[in-house]
Amino acid sequence: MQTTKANTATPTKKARSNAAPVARRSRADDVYEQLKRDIADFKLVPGDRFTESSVTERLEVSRTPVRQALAKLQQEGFVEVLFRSGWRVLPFDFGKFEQLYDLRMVLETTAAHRLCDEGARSPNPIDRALLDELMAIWLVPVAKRCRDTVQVSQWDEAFHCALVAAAGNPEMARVHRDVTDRIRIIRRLDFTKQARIDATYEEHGKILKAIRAKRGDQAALLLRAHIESSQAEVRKITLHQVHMARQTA
Amino acid sequence: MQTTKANTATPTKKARSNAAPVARRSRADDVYEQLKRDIADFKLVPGDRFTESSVTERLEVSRTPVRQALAKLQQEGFVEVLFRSGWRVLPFDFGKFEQLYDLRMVLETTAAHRLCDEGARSPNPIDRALLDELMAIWLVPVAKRCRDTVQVSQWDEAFHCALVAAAGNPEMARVHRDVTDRIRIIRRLDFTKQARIDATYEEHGKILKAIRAKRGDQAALLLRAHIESSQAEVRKITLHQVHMARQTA
DNA sequence: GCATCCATTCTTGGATACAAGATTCTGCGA
DNA sequence: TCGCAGAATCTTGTATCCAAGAATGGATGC
Repeated sequence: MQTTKANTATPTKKARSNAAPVARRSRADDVYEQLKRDIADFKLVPGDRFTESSVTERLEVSRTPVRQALAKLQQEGFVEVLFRSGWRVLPFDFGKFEQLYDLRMVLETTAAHRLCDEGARSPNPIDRALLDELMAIWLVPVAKRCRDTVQVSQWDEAFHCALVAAAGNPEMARVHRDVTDRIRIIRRLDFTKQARIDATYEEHGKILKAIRAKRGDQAALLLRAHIESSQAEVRKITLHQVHMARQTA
Repeated sequence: MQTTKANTATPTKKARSNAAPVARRSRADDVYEQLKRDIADFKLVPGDRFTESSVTERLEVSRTPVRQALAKLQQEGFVEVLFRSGWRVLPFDFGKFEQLYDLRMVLETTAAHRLCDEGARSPNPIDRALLDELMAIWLVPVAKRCRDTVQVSQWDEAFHCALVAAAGNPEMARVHRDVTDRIRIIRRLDFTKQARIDATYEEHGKILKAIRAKRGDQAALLLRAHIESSQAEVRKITLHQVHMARQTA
Protein backbone atom coordinates (compact mmCIF):
# COMPACT_ATOMS: atom_id res chain seq x y z
CA MET A 1 0.00 0.00 0.00
CA GLN A 2 2.25 2.71 -1.31
CA THR A 3 0.99 6.22 -1.57
CA THR A 4 2.53 8.88 -3.72
CA LYS A 5 4.01 11.66 -1.76
CA ALA A 6 5.08 13.65 -4.72
CA ASN A 7 4.86 17.41 -4.46
CA THR A 8 5.75 17.49 -0.81
CA ALA A 9 8.18 20.34 -0.80
CA THR A 10 11.66 18.99 -0.18
CA PRO A 11 13.45 21.02 -2.80
CA THR A 12 17.00 20.11 -1.92
CA LYS A 13 16.43 16.39 -2.14
CA LYS A 14 14.36 16.67 -5.26
CA ALA A 15 16.95 18.79 -6.97
CA ARG A 16 19.49 16.07 -6.45
CA SER A 17 17.65 13.33 -8.22
CA ASN A 18 14.10 13.82 -9.38
CA ALA A 19 15.15 15.47 -12.61
CA ALA A 20 12.90 16.12 -15.55
CA PRO A 21 11.12 13.01 -16.82
CA VAL A 22 13.60 12.97 -19.66
CA ALA A 23 12.81 10.31 -22.21
CA ARG A 24 15.62 7.81 -21.91
CA ARG A 25 16.52 5.94 -25.03
CA SER A 26 16.84 2.25 -24.35
CA ARG A 27 18.32 -0.40 -26.54
CA ALA A 28 14.85 -1.79 -27.02
CA ASP A 29 13.79 1.54 -28.50
CA ASP A 30 16.66 1.42 -30.96
CA VAL A 31 15.83 -2.10 -32.03
CA TYR A 32 12.18 -1.15 -32.38
CA GLU A 33 12.97 1.80 -34.60
CA GLN A 34 15.37 -0.21 -36.68
CA LEU A 35 12.98 -3.10 -37.23
CA LYS A 36 10.16 -0.77 -38.10
CA ARG A 37 12.39 0.94 -40.64
CA ASP A 38 13.43 -2.43 -42.03
CA ILE A 39 9.82 -3.39 -42.55
CA ALA A 40 8.94 -0.07 -44.16
CA ASP A 41 11.98 -0.38 -46.44
CA PHE A 42 11.16 -3.94 -47.43
CA LYS A 43 14.34 -5.23 -45.86
CA LEU A 44 11.97 -7.45 -43.99
CA VAL A 45 9.46 -8.51 -46.59
CA PRO A 46 5.86 -9.17 -45.56
CA GLY A 47 5.42 -12.89 -45.19
CA ASP A 48 9.05 -13.51 -44.34
CA ARG A 49 9.94 -15.47 -41.27
CA PHE A 50 12.85 -14.65 -39.03
CA THR A 51 14.14 -15.50 -35.58
CA GLU A 52 15.07 -13.47 -32.56
CA SER A 53 18.64 -14.64 -32.80
CA SER A 54 18.92 -13.42 -36.37
CA VAL A 55 18.06 -9.97 -35.09
CA THR A 56 20.38 -10.19 -32.12
CA GLU A 57 23.25 -11.04 -34.46
CA ARG A 58 22.44 -8.35 -36.95
CA LEU A 59 21.97 -5.59 -34.40
CA GLU A 60 24.42 -6.92 -31.84
CA VAL A 61 22.28 -6.75 -28.75
CA SER A 62 20.99 -9.47 -26.50
CA ARG A 63 17.62 -11.11 -26.90
CA THR A 64 15.97 -9.06 -24.17
CA PRO A 65 15.65 -5.75 -26.01
CA VAL A 66 14.91 -7.60 -29.23
CA ARG A 67 12.02 -9.35 -27.58
CA GLN A 68 10.72 -6.09 -26.17
CA ALA A 69 10.84 -4.48 -29.59
CA LEU A 70 9.15 -7.43 -31.24
CA ALA A 71 6.42 -7.46 -28.63
CA LYS A 72 5.69 -3.84 -29.39
CA LEU A 73 5.67 -4.45 -33.12
CA GLN A 74 3.38 -7.40 -32.56
CA GLN A 75 0.95 -5.28 -30.62
CA GLU A 76 0.95 -2.73 -33.40
CA GLY A 77 0.19 -5.39 -35.94
CA PHE A 78 3.44 -5.51 -37.90
CA VAL A 79 4.66 -8.98 -36.94
CA GLU A 80 3.32 -12.12 -35.35
CA VAL A 81 4.97 -14.79 -33.29
CA LEU A 82 4.70 -18.47 -34.14
CA PHE A 83 4.91 -20.39 -30.94
CA ARG A 84 8.43 -21.68 -30.57
CA SER A 85 8.82 -21.41 -34.25
CA GLY A 86 10.05 -17.91 -34.99
CA TRP A 87 8.46 -14.67 -36.06
CA ARG A 88 6.84 -13.54 -39.24
CA VAL A 89 6.30 -10.18 -40.83
CA LEU A 90 2.57 -10.04 -41.31
CA PRO A 91 1.69 -10.49 -44.96
CA PHE A 92 -0.20 -7.77 -46.76
CA ASP A 93 -3.83 -7.69 -45.82
CA PHE A 94 -5.51 -5.49 -48.35
CA GLY A 95 -8.75 -5.59 -46.45
CA LYS A 96 -7.00 -4.09 -43.47
CA PHE A 97 -5.48 -1.36 -45.58
CA GLU A 98 -8.94 -0.49 -46.86
CA GLN A 99 -10.13 -0.16 -43.30
CA LEU A 100 -7.17 1.98 -42.30
CA TYR A 101 -7.63 4.30 -45.27
CA ASP A 102 -11.28 4.56 -44.35
CA LEU A 103 -10.43 5.39 -40.76
CA ARG A 104 -7.98 8.00 -41.97
CA MET A 105 -10.73 9.60 -43.97
CA VAL A 106 -13.01 9.78 -40.98
CA LEU A 107 -10.36 11.37 -38.80
CA GLU A 108 -9.10 13.79 -41.37
CA THR A 109 -12.47 14.98 -42.63
CA THR A 110 -13.53 15.49 -39.03
CA ALA A 111 -10.41 17.55 -38.50
CA ALA A 112 -11.09 19.56 -41.62
CA HIS A 113 -14.58 20.40 -40.45
CA ARG A 114 -13.30 21.50 -37.09
CA LEU A 115 -10.58 23.62 -38.59
CA CYS A 116 -13.27 25.56 -40.41
CA ASP A 117 -16.06 25.66 -37.90
CA GLU A 118 -15.15 27.31 -34.63
CA GLY A 119 -18.47 26.17 -33.23
CA ALA A 120 -17.80 22.44 -33.48
CA ARG A 121 -14.90 22.75 -31.16
CA SER A 122 -12.41 20.14 -30.01
CA PRO A 123 -11.06 19.72 -26.51
CA ASN A 124 -8.18 22.06 -27.33
CA PRO A 125 -8.08 25.20 -29.45
CA ILE A 126 -7.02 25.07 -33.07
CA ASP A 127 -3.30 25.35 -33.67
CA ARG A 128 -3.06 28.15 -36.20
CA ALA A 129 0.73 28.09 -36.28
CA LEU A 130 0.68 24.53 -37.55
CA LEU A 131 -1.70 25.51 -40.32
CA ASP A 132 0.53 28.40 -41.29
CA GLU A 133 3.46 26.07 -41.60
CA LEU A 134 1.48 23.88 -43.96
CA MET A 135 0.52 26.88 -46.07
CA ALA A 136 4.16 27.86 -46.28
CA ILE A 137 5.08 24.46 -47.66
CA TRP A 138 2.24 23.71 -50.02
CA LEU A 139 0.98 27.07 -51.19
CA VAL A 140 4.02 28.02 -53.25
CA PRO A 141 4.34 28.92 -56.93
CA VAL A 142 4.66 25.96 -59.26
CA ALA A 143 8.26 26.86 -59.99
CA LYS A 144 9.20 26.57 -56.36
CA ARG A 145 7.75 23.14 -55.85
CA CYS A 146 10.02 20.46 -54.48
CA ARG A 147 10.70 17.68 -56.96
CA ASP A 148 12.39 15.26 -54.59
CA THR A 149 10.04 12.31 -54.30
CA VAL A 150 11.34 11.23 -50.94
CA GLN A 151 11.00 14.71 -49.50
CA VAL A 152 7.52 15.20 -50.91
CA SER A 153 6.47 11.82 -49.64
CA GLN A 154 7.55 12.77 -46.14
CA TRP A 155 5.83 16.14 -46.41
CA ASP A 156 2.69 14.42 -47.60
CA GLU A 157 2.58 12.29 -44.50
CA ALA A 158 3.33 15.29 -42.33
CA PHE A 159 0.59 17.28 -44.05
CA HIS A 160 -2.12 14.87 -43.12
CA CYS A 161 -0.81 14.39 -39.59
CA ALA A 162 -0.53 18.13 -39.05
CA LEU A 163 -4.06 18.66 -40.27
CA VAL A 164 -5.36 16.36 -37.58
CA ALA A 165 -2.95 17.64 -34.95
CA ALA A 166 -4.02 21.23 -35.58
CA ALA A 167 -7.65 20.35 -34.91
CA GLY A 168 -7.03 20.22 -31.18
CA ASN A 169 -7.53 16.64 -30.06
CA PRO A 170 -4.13 15.09 -29.29
CA GLU A 171 -5.60 11.63 -28.74
CA MET A 172 -7.23 11.73 -32.13
CA ALA A 173 -3.91 12.86 -33.58
CA ARG A 174 -2.17 9.98 -31.86
CA VAL A 175 -4.54 7.43 -33.33
CA HIS A 176 -4.12 9.03 -36.71
CA ARG A 177 -0.37 8.80 -36.37
CA ASP A 178 -0.61 5.11 -35.57
CA VAL A 179 -2.73 4.58 -38.66
CA THR A 180 -0.21 6.52 -40.69
CA ASP A 181 2.57 4.31 -39.41
CA ARG A 182 0.73 1.23 -40.48
CA ILE A 183 -0.07 2.30 -44.01
CA ARG A 184 3.32 3.84 -44.66
CA ILE A 185 4.65 0.66 -46.16
CA ILE A 186 1.99 0.60 -48.83
CA ARG A 187 1.64 4.33 -49.19
CA ARG A 188 5.19 4.88 -50.22
CA LEU A 189 4.71 2.68 -53.24
CA ASP A 190 2.45 5.40 -54.51
CA PHE A 191 5.07 8.13 -54.57
CA THR A 192 7.14 7.11 -57.52
CA LYS A 193 5.60 8.99 -60.38
CA GLN A 194 6.09 12.68 -60.95
CA ALA A 195 2.45 13.08 -61.96
CA ARG A 196 1.39 11.95 -58.52
CA ILE A 197 3.64 14.57 -56.95
CA ASP A 198 2.11 17.34 -58.99
CA ALA A 199 -1.36 16.12 -58.15
CA THR A 200 -0.42 16.12 -54.48
CA TYR A 201 0.64 19.75 -54.66
CA GLU A 202 -2.57 20.66 -56.43
CA GLU A 203 -4.82 18.83 -54.06
CA HIS A 204 -3.12 19.88 -50.86
CA GLY A 205 -3.22 23.46 -52.09
CA LYS A 206 -6.93 23.30 -52.76
CA ILE A 207 -7.60 21.77 -49.37
CA LEU A 208 -5.64 24.43 -47.55
CA LYS A 209 -7.38 27.19 -49.46
CA ALA A 210 -10.75 25.73 -48.59
CA ILE A 211 -9.75 25.62 -44.95
CA ARG A 212 -8.47 29.17 -45.09
CA ALA A 213 -11.83 30.20 -46.53
CA LYS A 214 -13.56 28.29 -43.73
CA ARG A 215 -15.42 26.11 -46.19
CA GLY A 216 -15.58 22.98 -44.11
CA ASP A 217 -17.76 20.88 -46.37
CA GLN A 218 -15.64 21.63 -49.37
CA ALA A 219 -12.41 20.94 -47.51
CA ALA A 220 -13.75 17.61 -46.31
CA LEU A 221 -14.92 16.75 -49.80
CA LEU A 222 -11.55 17.56 -51.33
CA LEU A 223 -9.78 15.64 -48.61
CA ARG A 224 -11.94 12.62 -49.17
CA ALA A 225 -11.31 12.70 -52.88
CA HIS A 226 -7.61 13.18 -52.30
CA ILE A 227 -7.32 10.20 -50.03
CA GLU A 228 -9.54 8.09 -52.23
CA SER A 229 -7.45 8.78 -55.29
CA SER A 230 -4.30 7.87 -53.42
CA GLN A 231 -6.03 4.76 -52.17
CA ALA A 232 -7.13 3.85 -55.68
CA GLU A 233 -3.60 4.36 -56.96
CA VAL A 234 -2.28 2.12 -54.23
CA ARG A 235 -4.82 -0.54 -55.03
CA LYS A 236 -3.61 -0.72 -58.60
CA ILE A 237 0.11 -0.89 -58.12
CA THR A 238 0.64 -2.83 -54.95
CA LEU A 239 0.52 -6.36 -56.21
CA HIS A 240 3.10 -5.65 -58.83
CA GLN A 241 5.26 -3.45 -56.64
CA VAL A 242 5.24 -5.82 -53.74
CA HIS A 243 6.50 -8.49 -56.05
CA MET A 244 9.26 -6.17 -57.26
CA ALA A 245 10.22 -5.20 -53.75
CA ARG A 246 10.38 -8.82 -52.77
CA GLN A 247 12.74 -9.46 -55.67
CA THR A 248 15.13 -6.65 -54.93
CA ALA A 249 15.22 -7.24 -51.19
CA MET B 1 17.22 -13.43 -47.19
CA GLN B 2 14.49 -15.73 -46.07
CA THR B 3 11.57 -16.40 -48.30
CA THR B 4 8.29 -17.84 -47.21
CA LYS B 5 7.55 -21.15 -48.72
CA ALA B 6 4.28 -21.69 -46.98
CA ASN B 7 1.52 -23.48 -48.81
CA THR B 8 3.76 -25.98 -50.50
CA ALA B 9 1.65 -29.07 -50.27
CA THR B 10 3.18 -31.52 -47.82
CA PRO B 11 0.03 -32.49 -45.98
CA THR B 12 1.40 -35.25 -43.81
CA LYS B 13 4.22 -33.22 -42.37
CA LYS B 14 2.05 -30.18 -41.94
CA ALA B 15 -0.61 -32.15 -40.19
CA ARG B 16 1.93 -33.23 -37.65
CA SER B 17 2.93 -29.83 -36.50
CA ASN B 18 1.66 -26.73 -38.21
CA ALA B 19 -1.58 -26.70 -36.29
CA ALA B 20 -4.05 -23.88 -36.17
CA PRO B 21 -2.58 -20.57 -35.04
CA VAL B 22 -4.22 -21.15 -31.71
CA ALA B 23 -3.89 -18.19 -29.41
CA ARG B 24 -1.60 -19.37 -26.66
CA ARG B 25 -2.12 -17.83 -23.29
CA SER B 26 1.15 -16.77 -21.79
CA ARG B 27 1.93 -15.78 -18.26
CA ALA B 28 2.46 -12.26 -19.49
CA ASP B 29 -1.13 -12.21 -20.71
CA ASP B 30 -2.38 -13.25 -17.31
CA VAL B 31 -0.34 -10.60 -15.54
CA TYR B 32 -1.53 -8.02 -18.04
CA GLU B 33 -5.17 -8.87 -17.48
CA GLN B 34 -4.74 -8.90 -13.74
CA LEU B 35 -2.98 -5.56 -13.59
CA LYS B 36 -5.51 -3.96 -15.87
CA ARG B 37 -8.28 -5.23 -13.65
CA ASP B 38 -6.45 -3.95 -10.59
CA ILE B 39 -6.26 -0.51 -12.10
CA ALA B 40 -9.89 -0.50 -13.14
CA ASP B 41 -10.90 -1.67 -9.66
CA PHE B 42 -8.77 0.96 -7.94
CA LYS B 43 -6.61 -1.68 -6.34
CA LEU B 44 -3.85 0.23 -8.00
CA VAL B 45 -4.80 3.84 -7.45
CA PRO B 46 -3.84 6.42 -10.07
CA GLY B 47 -0.73 8.19 -8.89
CA ASP B 48 0.50 5.23 -6.86
CA ARG B 49 4.00 3.97 -7.35
CA PHE B 50 4.94 0.32 -7.32
CA THR B 51 7.83 -1.91 -8.30
CA GLU B 52 8.19 -4.89 -10.55
CA SER B 53 9.19 -7.05 -7.62
CA SER B 54 6.01 -6.15 -5.75
CA VAL B 55 4.06 -7.54 -8.68
CA THR B 56 6.24 -10.62 -8.99
CA GLU B 57 5.64 -11.41 -5.34
CA ARG B 58 1.93 -10.79 -5.46
CA LEU B 59 1.33 -12.80 -8.63
CA GLU B 60 4.14 -15.28 -8.11
CA VAL B 61 5.77 -15.11 -11.50
CA SER B 62 9.20 -13.98 -12.50
CA ARG B 63 10.04 -10.49 -13.65
CA THR B 64 9.99 -11.41 -17.32
CA PRO B 65 6.24 -11.70 -17.83
CA VAL B 66 5.66 -8.84 -15.42
CA ARG B 67 7.85 -6.61 -17.50
CA GLN B 68 6.08 -7.66 -20.68
CA ALA B 69 2.73 -6.85 -19.16
CA LEU B 70 3.92 -3.51 -17.85
CA ALA B 71 5.39 -2.60 -21.21
CA LYS B 72 2.03 -3.22 -22.81
CA LEU B 73 0.21 -1.21 -20.20
CA GLN B 74 2.72 1.55 -20.64
CA GLN B 75 2.14 1.62 -24.36
CA GLU B 76 -1.59 1.84 -23.76
CA GLY B 77 -1.15 4.75 -21.42
CA PHE B 78 -2.05 3.19 -18.08
CA VAL B 79 1.33 3.27 -16.35
CA GLU B 80 4.69 4.92 -16.77
CA VAL B 81 8.15 3.83 -15.82
CA LEU B 82 10.47 6.02 -13.76
CA PHE B 83 13.98 5.25 -14.79
CA ARG B 84 15.45 2.86 -12.25
CA SER B 85 12.97 4.11 -9.79
CA GLY B 86 9.84 2.04 -10.13
CA TRP B 87 6.55 2.35 -11.94
CA ARG B 88 3.58 4.60 -11.46
CA VAL B 89 -0.07 4.32 -12.33
CA LEU B 90 -0.68 7.38 -14.43
CA PRO B 91 -2.66 9.93 -12.47
CA PHE B 92 -6.01 11.07 -13.77
CA ASP B 93 -5.64 13.42 -16.66
CA PHE B 94 -9.02 15.00 -17.15
CA GLY B 95 -7.87 16.67 -20.31
CA LYS B 96 -7.10 13.27 -21.78
CA PHE B 97 -10.49 11.94 -20.79
CA GLU B 98 -12.10 14.88 -22.56
CA GLN B 99 -10.17 13.98 -25.67
CA LEU B 100 -11.10 10.33 -25.46
CA TYR B 101 -14.77 11.10 -24.98
CA ASP B 102 -14.55 13.40 -27.96
CA LEU B 103 -12.92 10.71 -30.05
CA ARG B 104 -15.62 8.29 -28.99
CA MET B 105 -18.22 10.70 -30.21
CA VAL B 106 -16.57 11.00 -33.59
CA LEU B 107 -16.33 7.25 -34.03
CA GLU B 108 -19.80 6.45 -32.78
CA THR B 109 -21.63 9.17 -34.67
CA THR B 110 -19.81 8.09 -37.81
CA ALA B 111 -20.96 4.56 -37.15
CA ALA B 112 -24.51 5.73 -36.57
CA HIS B 113 -24.58 7.53 -39.89
CA ARG B 114 -23.26 4.51 -41.68
CA LEU B 115 -25.76 2.21 -40.05
CA CYS B 116 -28.52 4.34 -41.52
CA ASP B 117 -27.13 5.31 -44.87
CA GLU B 118 -26.33 2.38 -47.10
CA GLY B 119 -24.68 4.79 -49.50
CA ALA B 120 -21.92 5.92 -47.17
CA ARG B 121 -20.59 2.44 -46.93
CA SER B 122 -17.73 1.07 -44.89
CA PRO B 123 -15.15 -1.47 -46.02
CA ASN B 124 -17.37 -4.29 -44.82
CA PRO B 125 -21.14 -4.70 -44.90
CA ILE B 126 -23.27 -3.76 -41.95
CA ASP B 127 -23.72 -6.48 -39.35
CA ARG B 128 -27.49 -6.66 -38.95
CA ALA B 129 -27.35 -9.54 -36.51
CA LEU B 130 -25.36 -7.43 -34.08
CA LEU B 131 -27.95 -4.68 -34.30
CA ASP B 132 -30.73 -7.16 -33.67
CA GLU B 133 -28.98 -8.33 -30.53
CA LEU B 134 -28.85 -4.77 -29.28
CA MET B 135 -32.54 -4.28 -29.96
CA ALA B 136 -33.29 -7.43 -28.02
CA ILE B 137 -31.47 -6.08 -25.00
CA TRP B 138 -32.47 -2.44 -24.96
CA LEU B 139 -35.88 -2.32 -26.60
CA VAL B 140 -37.78 -4.12 -23.85
CA PRO B 141 -40.78 -3.03 -21.79
CA VAL B 142 -39.93 -0.95 -18.75
CA ALA B 143 -40.93 -3.79 -16.46
CA LYS B 144 -38.40 -6.11 -17.99
CA ARG B 145 -35.45 -3.78 -17.60
CA CYS B 146 -32.45 -5.05 -15.80
CA ARG B 147 -31.76 -3.27 -12.53
CA ASP B 148 -28.35 -4.69 -11.80
CA THR B 149 -25.96 -1.76 -12.05
CA VAL B 150 -22.94 -3.91 -12.83
CA GLN B 151 -24.77 -5.76 -15.56
CA VAL B 152 -26.17 -2.61 -17.10
CA SER B 153 -22.80 -0.96 -16.95
CA GLN B 154 -21.30 -3.84 -18.91
CA TRP B 155 -24.16 -3.78 -21.39
CA ASP B 156 -23.71 -0.07 -21.81
CA GLU B 157 -20.12 -0.55 -22.80
CA ALA B 158 -21.07 -3.39 -25.10
CA PHE B 159 -23.81 -1.28 -26.67
CA HIS B 160 -21.44 1.39 -27.82
CA CYS B 161 -18.81 -1.07 -28.97
CA ALA B 162 -21.36 -3.11 -30.89
CA LEU B 163 -22.68 -0.01 -32.60
CA VAL B 164 -19.25 0.71 -34.00
CA ALA B 165 -18.52 -2.94 -34.72
CA ALA B 166 -21.74 -3.30 -36.68
CA ALA B 167 -20.77 -0.44 -38.96
CA GLY B 168 -18.31 -2.61 -40.83
CA ASN B 169 -14.84 -1.27 -40.16
CA PRO B 170 -13.03 -3.62 -37.77
CA GLU B 171 -10.04 -1.30 -37.43
CA MET B 172 -12.31 1.52 -36.38
CA ALA B 173 -13.96 -0.83 -33.93
CA ARG B 174 -10.57 -1.80 -32.55
CA VAL B 175 -9.62 1.79 -31.94
CA HIS B 176 -12.97 2.38 -30.32
CA ARG B 177 -12.42 -0.59 -28.08
CA ASP B 178 -9.06 0.76 -26.99
CA VAL B 179 -10.67 4.07 -26.15
CA THR B 180 -13.36 2.26 -24.21
CA ASP B 181 -10.71 0.42 -22.23
CA ARG B 182 -9.05 3.63 -21.29
CA ILE B 183 -12.12 5.46 -20.09
CA ARG B 184 -13.57 2.50 -18.29
CA ILE B 185 -12.00 3.48 -15.02
CA ILE B 186 -13.72 6.83 -15.00
CA ARG B 187 -16.88 5.70 -16.72
CA ARG B 188 -17.77 3.18 -14.11
CA LEU B 189 -17.98 5.89 -11.50
CA ASP B 190 -20.99 7.12 -13.41
CA PHE B 191 -23.04 3.98 -13.02
CA THR B 192 -24.04 4.17 -9.42
CA LYS B 193 -27.34 5.91 -9.48
CA GLN B 194 -30.55 4.28 -10.55
CA ALA B 195 -31.64 7.40 -12.41
CA ARG B 196 -28.67 7.10 -14.68
CA ILE B 197 -29.64 3.52 -15.47
CA ASP B 198 -33.14 4.52 -16.45
CA ALA B 199 -31.80 7.33 -18.57
CA THR B 200 -29.47 4.88 -20.27
CA TYR B 201 -32.37 2.63 -21.21
CA GLU B 202 -34.31 5.58 -22.54
CA GLU B 203 -31.49 6.99 -24.57
CA HIS B 204 -30.24 3.72 -25.99
CA GLY B 205 -33.79 2.89 -26.96
CA LYS B 206 -34.23 6.15 -28.81
CA ILE B 207 -30.95 5.73 -30.60
CA LEU B 208 -31.81 2.24 -31.77
CA LYS B 209 -35.22 3.34 -32.96
CA ALA B 210 -33.68 6.17 -34.94
CA ILE B 211 -31.27 3.72 -36.52
CA ARG B 212 -34.07 1.32 -37.30
CA ALA B 213 -35.91 4.17 -38.98
CA LYS B 214 -32.75 5.00 -40.92
CA ARG B 215 -32.66 8.50 -39.54
CA GLY B 216 -28.92 8.95 -39.43
CA ASP B 217 -28.77 12.58 -38.42
CA GLN B 218 -31.16 12.05 -35.58
CA ALA B 219 -29.34 8.95 -34.38
CA ALA B 220 -26.04 10.81 -34.40
CA LEU B 221 -27.59 13.72 -32.56
CA LEU B 222 -29.06 11.47 -29.89
CA LEU B 223 -25.80 9.61 -29.56
CA ARG B 224 -23.86 12.81 -29.15
CA ALA B 225 -26.26 14.05 -26.49
CA HIS B 226 -26.11 10.68 -24.76
CA ILE B 227 -22.34 10.63 -24.58
CA GLU B 228 -22.17 14.28 -23.62
CA SER B 229 -24.55 13.80 -20.72
CA SER B 230 -22.54 10.85 -19.48
CA GLN B 231 -19.40 12.90 -19.88
CA ALA B 232 -20.92 15.79 -17.98
CA GLU B 233 -21.97 13.44 -15.20
CA VAL B 234 -18.47 12.06 -15.01
CA ARG B 235 -17.00 15.54 -14.89
CA LYS B 236 -19.03 16.32 -11.81
CA ILE B 237 -18.39 13.30 -9.69
CA THR B 238 -14.89 12.22 -10.41
CA LEU B 239 -12.94 14.39 -8.07
CA HIS B 240 -15.02 13.27 -5.14
CA GLN B 241 -15.25 9.66 -6.18
CA VAL B 242 -11.59 9.31 -6.91
CA HIS B 243 -10.90 10.55 -3.45
CA MET B 244 -13.31 8.01 -2.02
CA ALA B 245 -11.84 5.21 -4.05
CA ARG B 246 -8.40 6.16 -2.88
CA GLN B 247 -9.56 5.97 0.69
CA THR B 248 -11.17 2.57 0.46
CA ALA B 249 -8.36 1.00 -1.52
C1' DG C 1 11.66 -44.46 -54.33
C1' DC C 2 8.85 -43.41 -50.27
C1' DA C 3 6.94 -43.09 -45.80
C1' DT C 4 8.06 -43.24 -40.96
C1' DC C 5 10.46 -42.96 -36.70
C1' DC C 6 13.91 -40.91 -33.90
C1' DA C 7 17.74 -38.11 -32.58
C1' DT C 8 19.49 -33.58 -33.19
C1' DT C 9 19.07 -28.82 -33.62
C1' DC C 10 16.53 -24.70 -33.25
C1' DT C 11 13.17 -21.47 -31.21
C1' DT C 12 10.57 -19.12 -27.99
C1' DG C 13 8.78 -18.47 -22.97
C1' DG C 14 10.28 -17.89 -18.56
C1' DA C 15 13.74 -17.46 -14.71
C1' DT C 16 17.85 -15.80 -13.05
C1' DA C 17 22.34 -13.18 -12.83
C1' DC C 18 24.62 -8.97 -13.31
C1' DA C 19 25.33 -3.82 -14.11
C1' DA C 20 24.42 1.03 -13.59
C1' DG C 21 22.32 4.23 -11.33
C1' DA C 22 18.55 6.13 -7.94
C1' DT C 23 16.93 6.16 -3.25
C1' DT C 24 17.26 5.77 1.50
C1' DC C 25 19.24 5.36 5.85
C1' DT C 26 22.88 6.13 9.14
C1' DG C 27 26.18 8.40 11.54
C1' DC C 28 28.81 12.46 12.26
C1' DG C 29 29.65 17.31 12.85
C1' DA C 30 28.09 21.76 14.15
C1' DT D 1 18.03 19.90 15.95
C1' DC D 2 19.58 20.27 11.46
C1' DG D 3 22.48 19.39 7.33
C1' DC D 4 25.13 16.40 4.80
C1' DA D 5 28.35 12.81 3.13
C1' DG D 6 28.59 8.19 2.17
C1' DA D 7 27.45 3.48 2.59
C1' DA D 8 23.84 0.15 2.02
C1' DT D 9 19.75 -1.04 -0.31
C1' DC D 10 16.64 -0.98 -3.98
C1' DT D 11 15.12 -0.64 -8.91
C1' DT D 12 15.17 -1.09 -13.60
C1' DG D 13 17.83 -2.37 -18.06
C1' DT D 14 20.35 -5.95 -20.11
C1' DA D 15 22.50 -10.44 -20.63
C1' DT D 16 22.44 -15.17 -19.96
C1' DC D 17 20.55 -19.76 -18.62
C1' DC D 18 17.20 -23.40 -18.71
C1' DA D 19 12.95 -25.90 -20.14
C1' DA D 20 9.40 -27.35 -23.26
C1' DG D 21 8.24 -28.06 -27.50
C1' DA D 22 8.66 -27.48 -32.84
C1' DA D 23 11.26 -28.26 -37.08
C1' DT D 24 14.66 -30.81 -39.47
C1' DG D 25 17.43 -34.36 -41.31
C1' DG D 26 18.93 -38.86 -41.61
C1' DA D 27 18.52 -43.75 -40.91
C1' DT D 28 15.51 -47.62 -41.48
C1' DG D 29 12.03 -50.69 -43.22
C1' DC D 30 9.51 -51.86 -47.15
